[in-house]
Amino acid sequence: AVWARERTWEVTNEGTAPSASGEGARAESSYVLEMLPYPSGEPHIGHLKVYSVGDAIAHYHRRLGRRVLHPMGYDAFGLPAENHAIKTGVHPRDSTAESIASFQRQFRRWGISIDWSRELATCEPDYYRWTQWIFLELFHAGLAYRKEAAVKWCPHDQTVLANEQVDAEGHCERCGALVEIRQLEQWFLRITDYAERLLGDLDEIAWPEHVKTMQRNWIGRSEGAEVTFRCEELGSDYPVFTTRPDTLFGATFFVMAPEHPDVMRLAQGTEHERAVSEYINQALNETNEERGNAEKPKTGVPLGRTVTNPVNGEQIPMYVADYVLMEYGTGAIMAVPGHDERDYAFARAYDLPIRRVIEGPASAASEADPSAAETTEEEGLPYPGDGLLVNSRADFDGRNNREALGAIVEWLDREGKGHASINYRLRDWLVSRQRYWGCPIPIVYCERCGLVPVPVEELPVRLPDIDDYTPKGRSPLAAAEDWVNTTCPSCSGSARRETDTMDTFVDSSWYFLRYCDARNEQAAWDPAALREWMPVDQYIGGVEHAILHLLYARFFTKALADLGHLDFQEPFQALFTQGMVTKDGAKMSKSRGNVVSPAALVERYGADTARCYILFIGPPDQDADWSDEGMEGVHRFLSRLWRLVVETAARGQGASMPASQPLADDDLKLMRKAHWAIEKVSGDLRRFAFNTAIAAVMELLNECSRLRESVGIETLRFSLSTAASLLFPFAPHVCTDMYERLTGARVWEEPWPQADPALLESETYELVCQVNGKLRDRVQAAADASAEELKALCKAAPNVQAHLDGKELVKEIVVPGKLVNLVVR
RNA sequence: GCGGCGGUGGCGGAACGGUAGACGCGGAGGCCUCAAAAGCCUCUGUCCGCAAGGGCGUGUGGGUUCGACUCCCACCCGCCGCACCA
Repeated sequence: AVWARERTWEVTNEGTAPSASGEGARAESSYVLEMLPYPSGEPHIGHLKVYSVGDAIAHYHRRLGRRVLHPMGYDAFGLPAENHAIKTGVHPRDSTAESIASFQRQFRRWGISIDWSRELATCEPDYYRWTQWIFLELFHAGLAYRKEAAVKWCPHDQTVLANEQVDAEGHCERCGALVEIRQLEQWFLRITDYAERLLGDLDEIAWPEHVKTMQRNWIGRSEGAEVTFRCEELGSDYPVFTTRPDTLFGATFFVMAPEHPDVMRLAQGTEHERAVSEYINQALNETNEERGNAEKPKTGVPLGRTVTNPVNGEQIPMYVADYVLMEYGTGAIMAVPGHDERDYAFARAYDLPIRRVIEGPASAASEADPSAAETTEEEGLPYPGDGLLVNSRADFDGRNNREALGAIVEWLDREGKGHASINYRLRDWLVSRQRYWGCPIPIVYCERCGLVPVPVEELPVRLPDIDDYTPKGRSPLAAAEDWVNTTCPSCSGSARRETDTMDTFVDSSWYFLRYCDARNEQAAWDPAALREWMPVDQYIGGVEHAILHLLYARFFTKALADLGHLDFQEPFQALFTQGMVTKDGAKMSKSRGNVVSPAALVERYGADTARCYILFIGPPDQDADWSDEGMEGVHRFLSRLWRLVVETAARGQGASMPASQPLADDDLKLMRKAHWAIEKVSGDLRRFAFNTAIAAVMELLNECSRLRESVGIETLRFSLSTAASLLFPFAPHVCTDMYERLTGARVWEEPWPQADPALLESETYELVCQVNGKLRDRVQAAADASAEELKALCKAAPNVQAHLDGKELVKEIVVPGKLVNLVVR
């Protein structure tokens, strides 16, 4: 109630607002952000986990004296709300609003320290107005364009999907239906222009290595060459991309993807025309799942044409085969069966020549045994490894293939037959969706002017209300005639609106910018606001967004920076990815009936217990299995702490420290434990080790309990208030109460405790005594004892003597402060 | 196939190259109670031993080191991502 009334977690933009006090050192700022939730139903256990992690970090940063921006919003457009609408007739806006209300209630209940003044939902016109503005900025820069393409189409959701939304087996990420390929005109964003920078800048950010690796793999950069093969009969050139120009002399045939636009033209008039046509139809009707299987036998048909291998003038036959993919490279390949497994399999199946152009170990072996050489011409093939070039060209033969590779590309370049090239796996981002509940694309189609962007002053293009959400293969918006029919902004003639909406990933690709200046009605943001907060210092979310959201957001940031709207290149300086919470080893789901509801949990145990347990369960970046017993344990811990605090507070309140000087015995022992805990929790918070941080406070409580009768009231009060202070980022409510009972002060206004170095050390320690590396005894040693003294102590230890008996001492290792190891023979 | 991450008690998990198993759960015994719940106390890797103590123990096999859960090499298993990417 106090935090809500006093708006404790709100921060102002000092860069834009007239500064209140004028001078004075401005506190360091910190932007702590968790991925915004998709509001569907109620928050689940995964939400409890991210926001518990993020809130702990936000609190820690605040108490280190930083001004912390910690906002919240909702990724509110999207398919589930629309599918729900189709089923129930409830407007997506209503079901979404209901869900948002439920999220808001829970977040308040959990006590997450959110700056509510910056709250946003991506489905609000105040927000999507600027999503549309960004789209137009990209459009004007040539980064948003329309293109007809073979696209992924989900027959169930009746919409086009991004490559990223189709799983490895070719299923729709959302509904699981088998995806089809359709030729359609769609909107794309030119993310491929940024492939190199998206790859290179990964080195600049503090992200988990596995996330960077996933992005690198997704971008899929390959260095090689583009080489042109010419079909003389038709007079057309076919470039291919290859990472192995060193094997060009081993190319014995040429293969095109079934989708390649020239395939039918090539086969026309040949004896193979009919077979080619049948093969293409069959291939295109195959599902991705069937086609993508690398294990299945290679198939294909000849085109009845040849191309010229530019390096030796040889005429090599052309084929169409479905193992060549249209979406990678140029949709055509040179086939080198001697040094590529797939080409080899195809050559064996269709009895095509296989030529060795690199000496591998096997061929070297057959040289040693000349009798075998003749019969085993192909032995050791396909050979994908490195070696000396053979059967190539006089000036390349005998050279190492890797060393010659560059020379071959240079030679091709000089001859005008090819050039060095870099190819990426990344495709442009398909952003249009034939769905209702999304951000309208601000474009109109005019009979006279063609495609015309809606002027910025007319934004937002509002999403109209409709009655029928059922997908019919075109956007449901097309039925809203009043809305669709409009006038051309350019010629005022009649025009029709674009009826597709944007992929929801567009909405979430810039929300972190809007938080910095969420109430700005004149612009998406004031650059001064961004200068104050961006980039995000700590971003937190699930690994499931390792590729999609995180790549798109980086792309938007770079594109907007190029357009002069931002002056930084990366949105998220540091990233933390939290693991999943499972139940009995399985993902929680309604169908399994193993869902643990945060609301019920909080109802029963309170938010503090729920938050602490979810952090105590294990390292937060790893998956963790839910256990009701573990939860009880954390609840017992908080109860025990609270009871001891209440009992102690009843003996008087005060903020004073115990007299530091003649501390003795148990008082000193407990003070040391408290300062040890400060040091431990601070370090653990810096490395996201919340589980061990909470364990350290447990240890401190255990020590307080043990020594409660034998220490002074001030020592006990200090130790317990320290425990409350350290635990506050994880259990804010009970810690606030405890801290106030003990000290009368508000814990969130207190600076983070500092460990006293003097109390982190003691004058004696337990010296570990080893013989031959095995622990044999422990003795008390003075902190300042010399190496000689330590050796003597060790040798004097009774159990050490027993193991030294009658043996020759060959070496003595002394690690001051730790151990002595005596090596005997 | 390629890339990444992981493998430690009955369980979740701790351990800058230096006492393996912190902390919690579970279990055993005890105290309190008429009884229970709650709470409190002790023990709890494993084998031998009354004990003192000792042997064995961090997926497997080697190596480096006075000393390895930790570093290196080769494997096995599990999870995740990508995958006919030319």
